[in-house]
Order: sequence, then structure tokens, then C-alpha cells
Amino acid sequence: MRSAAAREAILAATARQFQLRGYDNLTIEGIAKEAGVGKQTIYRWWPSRGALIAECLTDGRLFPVDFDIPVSGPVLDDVETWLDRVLAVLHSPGGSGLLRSLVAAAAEDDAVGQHLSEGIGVEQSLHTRLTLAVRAGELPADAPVDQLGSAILGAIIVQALGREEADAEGLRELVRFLLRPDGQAGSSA
Amino acid sequence: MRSAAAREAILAATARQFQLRGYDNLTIEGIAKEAGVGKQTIYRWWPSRGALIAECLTDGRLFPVDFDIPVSGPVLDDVETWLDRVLAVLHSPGGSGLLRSLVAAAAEDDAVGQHLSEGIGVEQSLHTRLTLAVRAGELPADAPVDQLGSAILGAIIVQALGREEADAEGLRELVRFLLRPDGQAGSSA
DNA sequence: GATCATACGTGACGTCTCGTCTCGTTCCTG
DNA sequence: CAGGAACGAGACGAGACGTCACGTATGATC
Repeated sequence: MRSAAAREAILAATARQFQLRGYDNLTIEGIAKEAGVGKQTIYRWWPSRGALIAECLTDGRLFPVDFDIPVSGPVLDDVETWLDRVLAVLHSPGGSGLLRSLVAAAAEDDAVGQHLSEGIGVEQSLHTRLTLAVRAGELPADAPVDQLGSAILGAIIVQALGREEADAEGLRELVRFLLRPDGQAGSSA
Repeated sequence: MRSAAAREAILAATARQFQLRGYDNLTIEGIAKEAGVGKQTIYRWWPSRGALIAECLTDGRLFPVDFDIPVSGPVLDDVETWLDRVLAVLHSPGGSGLLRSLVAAAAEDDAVGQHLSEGIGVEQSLHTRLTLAVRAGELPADAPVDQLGSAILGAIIVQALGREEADAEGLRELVRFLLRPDGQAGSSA
């Protein structure tokens, strides 16, 4: 198998076309042409368009940045740092379209769906950071860590799907509310 | 314009095909055939497949139930009632596929995206109920009501996209955590 | 009741992409 | 230096796209 060069060219072309044209306008023939590769070479190694995207996703080729989360201060600060990094991508030109395309791919393809959270850094980074916070007593011991990760990512996705301008302040507010220490929220009716 | 009969047949066929085959296998020609209608009649009134779905969505034709939320007790109970109703649909055969298809449609089409929350009852029902709770002092005055709605819906969507078995207990836990009265969570480090 | 505009169903058009299938060609292995 | 695997190229049938032209049905106007 000599695939090394072909594999690289195919994945690079896939990522570029995905960013450029979105998921539903992504064609195997377009990828093959850009990669300078025969269609059969793609079909030989990947069973579907989705598998191709899933591999780009786990290789971190779809987003221009990595979504590592720092462990350098209060959870809230660290999570806001991560959030700002995500929002920066969303606000860049084509950024929300990119996320929508990724969601479309995740909805239509099992392989992509199973790695969606992971690709945005929720699985490893956010989850890990929140677990640390629980252990450090920054969050209640019964905080449902993975559900909180899904909720934050989900809120971002719902917002992107709604075609609103990404409401950065709203999301920061949400995170602050979710991660608030007990008994600190503004009271009264 | 005589569309009344044709319109009804087209929307009914669209909803049925959508539930049956999913969004990406939904074809205009298939809808036309099932509706006993010419393709042109569809293209005359709807600009795209997405517009068709959006209309089915706002007509409540895509889900077999309505997602009204009761106002009959503590917020938490009422929201859990709504959640159970949503989960019942997700657990029914083809239910999570249906949600994924809807998300795919929302990701690819503006019109569907703008009415997604609304179709699951988040926009009117959940949002309204949470606002009432804030006003009644059940939730902190600074609770970001619409963000919470997005977060809950988002968590459901992320879970469905991940192809896990819908984790009903996890979602209930999330809702309980999100809507917990101040200072009630299990403490200690 | 004849006329006219318009919505209808049918079905063919050219285009696109799919996934499969040959072709030669290249290049690694033994 | 052979043999074979992986390659680039691209033809192929299938099927859906969105548009178009035709002839029929319907409902309003005079």
C-alpha cells in the first residue's frame, strides 16, 4: 500500500472543500479532482463521505485551532477561555456555516456523530476540566459533568442552527450560571 | 389558486416520507408520486425541500404529539413532564432518527433552522414556563431563561447526534441541576 | 354560457453525482 | 528483473435534480 501521499492529499482536499463548500455540496468527485486522485482510490479506503469527514474531524483538520482547555485558575475562567476560543471560530467568516455543516454531517453519518463532541474539545478537555472542578470542590459534588458539557455544546449548536448572530454574551451568561458556586446567584423575586 | 387539496396532499406526503426515510433520502419526486401530484406543483409553491420541511414543522406534522408544557406545580415538575414527553418520542422506534433528520434539515436549510426550537416546544412553552418561574422566585432573577432553553434542547440534540442510547436519567439529572434552587446542591469536597 | 387566466398532472429534457467497473501505468517487493 | 498491488483516469448505468412544454380542469368575468 502506497497510500501515504494519496491519503494526505485526500484528507487535505476534503478538509478544504468542506470549509469552502459545506457538507451538502461536498462531492467525492470534487475531492478526487482537487487531490489529483482517482475516485476509486477514495472508495478503496473510505466507505462513505461521512467516514472521510470523521477522519478529518478526529485529525483536527476541520478547525484552524485546537480547543484545549487550560487548568490555570478558577473553573469559570478556564471554561470562559475555552468558550472564547470557540466563539472566535464561530465569529470568523464562514465559522457558523462550518459548525452547521459539521452538525449536518453528524446528523447524517454515524461515524461523524460519534466524534462530534470530541472534535470541539468537549469530550476530553471540557469534561476533564469540569471533573477536576468537582474534585476541587469548585462545583457541587453531584454536578452532572458530562451532561453539562453536552448542554454547553448544545446551546452553541442550537444557536448556530437558529441562524441568529452568535450571542457571545448570552453564552457567557449561561456558562456563568451553570458553573456558579452554590448560593451565589442574585436572589429575590 | 386551487391548491387546497394539493397543498394538503403534498404536506402529508412530505411528513410521511420524512418520518419514513429521513431527510437525506427525501426526494421531491418521491413526495410528488406519493401525493399524486406533479413535481412542478411542488416547485410552484415551495422553493426548496427545506421550505417544505419547515412548513410541516410549524404545522406540527412531524411529531405525533404536542410539546405543551403544563403550569401546574413547581417548575422542576412541569419541565420534567415536558422532558418525559420529549423522551417518549425519542425512545419510540425511529424517534432519535427523526430528531437527527430534523437537525440535518435545520443545519442545511435556513427556514428549518429558524423554527427548530419552536417545533420542539422550546420557544413558546419552555421559555414561557421558565420566565414564569423566575417571576415567581423559583429561579434566580438573573437566570438566563432562553439560554437555559437552548442548553436543555441542545443537550438532547448532542445526545441524539452521539448515537448513544438516549440517556433519560442523565437528562433528568441535568434539568434538576440547572433548575435547582440556590444552595440546595450536595456540598462538600 | 362563452371566454380567459391559471393551476393542475404528465412526462421529457439536460445536468449532476453517485458508486462500480475497467483500463493502462507506476512503483514496491521479493 | 519479474509480479502484483495500488494508482490516475474516466466510462458507465442509476437516479434525483430543477426546468420546460403540453393538454386538461376549474373557476371568475362579462
